[in-house]
Amino acid sequence: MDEAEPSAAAPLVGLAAAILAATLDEPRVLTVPVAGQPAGRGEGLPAGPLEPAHPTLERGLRAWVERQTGQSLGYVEQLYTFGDRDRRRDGRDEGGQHALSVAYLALVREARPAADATWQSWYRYFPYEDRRAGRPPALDAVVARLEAWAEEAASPAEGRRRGDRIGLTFGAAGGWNEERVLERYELLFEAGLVPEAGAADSLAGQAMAFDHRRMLATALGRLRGKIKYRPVVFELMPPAFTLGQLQRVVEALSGVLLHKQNFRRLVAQQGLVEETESVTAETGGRPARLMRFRREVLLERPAPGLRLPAGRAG
Amino acid sequence: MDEAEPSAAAPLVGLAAAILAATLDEPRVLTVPVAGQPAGRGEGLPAGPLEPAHPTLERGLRAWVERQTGQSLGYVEQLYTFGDRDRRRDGRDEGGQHALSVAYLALVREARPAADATWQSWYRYFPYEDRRAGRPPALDAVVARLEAWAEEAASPAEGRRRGDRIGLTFGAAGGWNEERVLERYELLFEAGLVPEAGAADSLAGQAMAFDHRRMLATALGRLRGKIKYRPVVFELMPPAFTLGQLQRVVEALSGVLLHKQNFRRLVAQQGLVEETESVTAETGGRPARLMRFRREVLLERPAPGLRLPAGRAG
DNA sequence: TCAAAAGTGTTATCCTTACACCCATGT
DNA sequence: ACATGGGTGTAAGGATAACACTTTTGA
Repeated sequence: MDEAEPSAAAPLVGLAAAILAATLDEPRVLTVPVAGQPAGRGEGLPAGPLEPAHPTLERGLRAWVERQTGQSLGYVEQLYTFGDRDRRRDGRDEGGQHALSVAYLALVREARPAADATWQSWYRYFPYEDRRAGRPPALDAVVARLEAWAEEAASPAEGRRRGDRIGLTFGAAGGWNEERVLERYELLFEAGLVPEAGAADSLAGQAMAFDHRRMLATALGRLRGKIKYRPVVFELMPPAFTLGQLQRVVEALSGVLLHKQNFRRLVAQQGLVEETESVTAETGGRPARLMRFRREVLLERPAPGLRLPAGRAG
Repeated sequence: MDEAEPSAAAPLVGLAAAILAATLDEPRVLTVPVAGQPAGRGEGLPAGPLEPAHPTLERGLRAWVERQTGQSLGYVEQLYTFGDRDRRRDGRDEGGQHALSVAYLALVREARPAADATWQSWYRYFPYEDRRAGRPPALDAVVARLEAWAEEAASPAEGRRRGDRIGLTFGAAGGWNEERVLERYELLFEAGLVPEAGAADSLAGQAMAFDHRRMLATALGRLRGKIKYRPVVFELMPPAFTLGQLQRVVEALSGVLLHKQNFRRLVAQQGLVEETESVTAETGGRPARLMRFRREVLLERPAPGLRLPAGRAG
């Protein structure tokens, strides 16, 4: 990297965290109130500027999160650096100054809200991403609007491109790919269907401050992909859990239902978990054996994860 | 993101690009000379500071690359933002000022060097990553040194952890995983076996300026992973090519040899390519049919790529 | 005629998927 | 008794990996 003197227009660098958890079969994200935003956009991710006192980016992030929410972070992973100048298009002119934001994904075990931070379901912000109860009702309306947007393209070629993207991301062709959360959000953004892009209603989900919903979409997509080849789900689980609980968490994250028998077999024969001696007698039915994550799997398998068995019924 | 006033210690933000190509069966990276570095570290990636005139990060990157190398970029993807303050540990004290660098991966079709930029083989910087001619000779010496480093750990527990990491990344357990380029480099760095970390020799590969070799390792790992589920190889190929050429490029990128027959079948039945009418009569043997990338595959398959058939012989 | 690379066919094996069924507990 | 969730077995189908073999050119 070439050396640069700090100039009057040195960029502002922010740190933001999508902190995810799963409790009571519902996937959650930790949000904080954000002042000075347009109506309906007062929710945001924990965030703050990078300061000289921060030894590293990640340590700075942990400091901000702890200060704003009281939550201490375990697993943390860098997601993406958002840096377009027009991030600020909704705010005042910065006179050519850049505003970067380095976004992180964090996975935590427990949901204990602190200060004025609150846990919210992911699907508050992305209602069309939850297919556990079948095709979500919001989806048809959303796709219809997208298709209208494709119709009104300037050229037929552009219209075809838009149509292709809609089919690809919203599943007309080749089925639903649960990982394409960001692509779906960006399509909605481009089509002007989200409040962040000027839409009047929240049909396509609750808005967030700044570009925080884009960050959250990036985080969900990354996590949905990653559970398939890294045992990151266990960062969200208690030390001991039943296979049923594990399945419901994976379903909550991915937004699709899985085939029960195959899920169990997969988990078992991959060596991802091992039995404990105890069982639990929870809600109805036969008591279930409690399992724990088998840490050794990291040394045995090149890509230990939960390839989703794609099944329909429970 | 919270608002921050630009302070005296506003961070410096740099942009850097790992520009990759594949010519003559050799994977290449575009490098530029870097002045003011310690001996043996005068090679670097095209890079420059983010400037107020740059509309976006990516546009800034393209501008710097074009100015420094004359190369215009096609496919560009953000890799990672490196931001530890101690990036500068080899240089002077910055008085608490951060120096971030946003690294990008770029794939280009042709290798036409310009100015004082030069194309170099990847394996100049990571000799142990090339297994096309069998186990590379450098590898044994490198692993031996790593194991000595594990021996001299402060505690037995730490020694075991180090041993596990060596086995995992360098393939004692579960075979060689060609994607773990960064993990291998970081292990070598921690063990002090690379010049960037103070080593006297270049047994583990040619050093680079700043943390550019870490960026390059990130890029190679990402590309090696991505060819398996996205048709990015074709960004490196000419418009028409033979299946043999395609295979040799994939082998060059991944550093392992593939099973010929299965590779061809895979490429064909995945619908990744289609025949053209022409054939080519190149170096020895029967003339081969020229193929081209089938763009429609993007609409048909959820994850079109080249899962490597893992074969030994050609 | 032989080397070298292109290209085709076949088979054994493993993994995925789907279906059917039994088990243990609370009400 | 029966609803509910836990848990096991097995068979069909498709993808993968390994093998052997033919074709077409240039030297």
